[in-house]
Amino acid sequence: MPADRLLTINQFAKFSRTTRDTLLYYDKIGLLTPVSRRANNYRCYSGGQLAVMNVIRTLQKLGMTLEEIKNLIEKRTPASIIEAFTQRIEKIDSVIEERVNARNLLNDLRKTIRSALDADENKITIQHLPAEAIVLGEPNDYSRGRNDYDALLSFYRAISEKYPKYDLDYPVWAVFSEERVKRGDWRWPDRYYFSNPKGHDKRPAAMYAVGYTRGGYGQSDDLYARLTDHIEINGFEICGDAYEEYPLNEICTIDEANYLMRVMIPVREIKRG
Amino acid sequence: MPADRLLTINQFAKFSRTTRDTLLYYDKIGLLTPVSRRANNYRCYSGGQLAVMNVIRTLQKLGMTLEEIKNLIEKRTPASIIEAFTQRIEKIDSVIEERVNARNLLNDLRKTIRSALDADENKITIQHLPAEAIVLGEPNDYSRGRNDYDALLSFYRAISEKYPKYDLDYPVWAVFSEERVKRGDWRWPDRYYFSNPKGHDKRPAAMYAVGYTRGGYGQSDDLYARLTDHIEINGFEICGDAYEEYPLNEICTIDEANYLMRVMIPVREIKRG
DNA sequence: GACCCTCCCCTTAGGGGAGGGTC
DNA sequence: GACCCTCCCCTTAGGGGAGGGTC
Repeated sequence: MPADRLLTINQFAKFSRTTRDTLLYYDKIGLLTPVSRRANNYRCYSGGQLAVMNVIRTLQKLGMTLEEIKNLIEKRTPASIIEAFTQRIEKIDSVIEERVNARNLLNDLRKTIRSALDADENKITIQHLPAEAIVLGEPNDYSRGRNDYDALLSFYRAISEKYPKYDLDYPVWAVFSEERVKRGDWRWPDRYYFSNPKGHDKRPAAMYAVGYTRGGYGQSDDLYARLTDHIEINGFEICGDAYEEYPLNEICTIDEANYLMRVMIPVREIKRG
Repeated sequence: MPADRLLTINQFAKFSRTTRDTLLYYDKIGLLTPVSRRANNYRCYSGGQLAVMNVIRTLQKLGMTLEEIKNLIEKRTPASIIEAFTQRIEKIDSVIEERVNARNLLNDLRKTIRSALDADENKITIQHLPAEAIVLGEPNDYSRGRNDYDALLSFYRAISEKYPKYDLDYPVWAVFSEERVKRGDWRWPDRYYFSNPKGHDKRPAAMYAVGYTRGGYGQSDDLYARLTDHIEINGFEICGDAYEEYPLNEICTIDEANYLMRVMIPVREIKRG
């Protein structure tokens, strides 16, 4: 960089590839004050200050606030800069991880919606489904006046303890125990779960009776009835917990009546003597 | 999710895992207005509004502003959400790329500073250096009153055209042509360059005379004199352009006098008949 | 006419009060 | 005493004027 000539604010802005407004602001907060003022009060910047602008821009690009930059450059030494950079790298790594998580969430949500649009809503099928990784909550506690709000809260709390880095913004689905499904009692779910490849639990690989219906959360009685009928008529019996998911839910649907629910009930053929 | 019961603002905040302040703000901007007010003017939220909070939180996590969210959820359909998510994924990808670039820049700057702290400043060595990828600018134009500020600006402009995605915040180094070095003329550099693995140009692999000195930009006369002396005394001759870098510069050093410059001049042994 | 100056208002997503009524 | 209400001020990094002097 060159010998010291004095530059006006607009010249300095041009050579440091920034704007006049930015320089006014930096002057105001004391981050970069012109070396002097002329008699007419015009700001005078020196060529050497271009280097300082370089530092500021670089540090800002690295994600520091102007406050941090101000504190850092006032006493910068090779050692302090190395330390600050090392901390920065850690912060950036966690930001990157966060963004990658958001990307995955977007992708998963999109995939779910797309699959729902392709679903044949009216047909009940019996098919083999592979195992799927899920994040499964503990059995819900409805004792002593606790309601499903509380159950959901407990679920969120437990998961964020068990999976400290887990992204809680996945939609919540419900499990109904084999015994409750057989009794025809689906007032409230037995457990909640997230459908997520990072989960340590599994929805087991098995034959499932799979059916769909439109309607809001909990409007599943009719579908369960149709499913159990279908299972019986075709010579199957229920042999495990039911999984209830909402591929179309509040994320993409305003009217509850248009939510799309999918229920999966594991079944096996009844051996005839 | 559960049947509709009315919740106070604090209850709703608890079940939707947010704060009362946030709800007040969402009400104010019309993003989420309570379903009703009691006679005493207290806000009443419905259970179904928990789902809306879920959507808002999810979309916000995906990097949308509240304004965008408001526009999106007012008319959300599976199709519009898929489209919005697809756009979001692209944006997130570019944010991730930006953060990865920042991380690389941090790492490279840190490495340079560390290497400088290990350098033996007083010794001139003749050693083989491997080729290094660089981003090399065009020859500088100093005609018609142009100065080194202008040259630097042209360099930045040319590089951002030639490498549209290149990160311009790397420090700028200088090349002095073989001919100028031999003449002992190092007023202004012939070209600028960035030291960066993504560059399409190269500092060639060769034997180099390498020396260091302390001092600000351009304070290199003494070092060049020492280098050319050393080259001659040891039976070598200059055979290419000189590369001048500042491993310790304004980024980590306040006082110009403490900048550390490294000059590399390619040499070959003089065959003695 | 182009350049410089000093106010002053505006933006995001809330957080943190103060001052006063309500369960 | 805990909960609710409505103002009002504050934060980042500048951008966009208005109104008035200067090269």
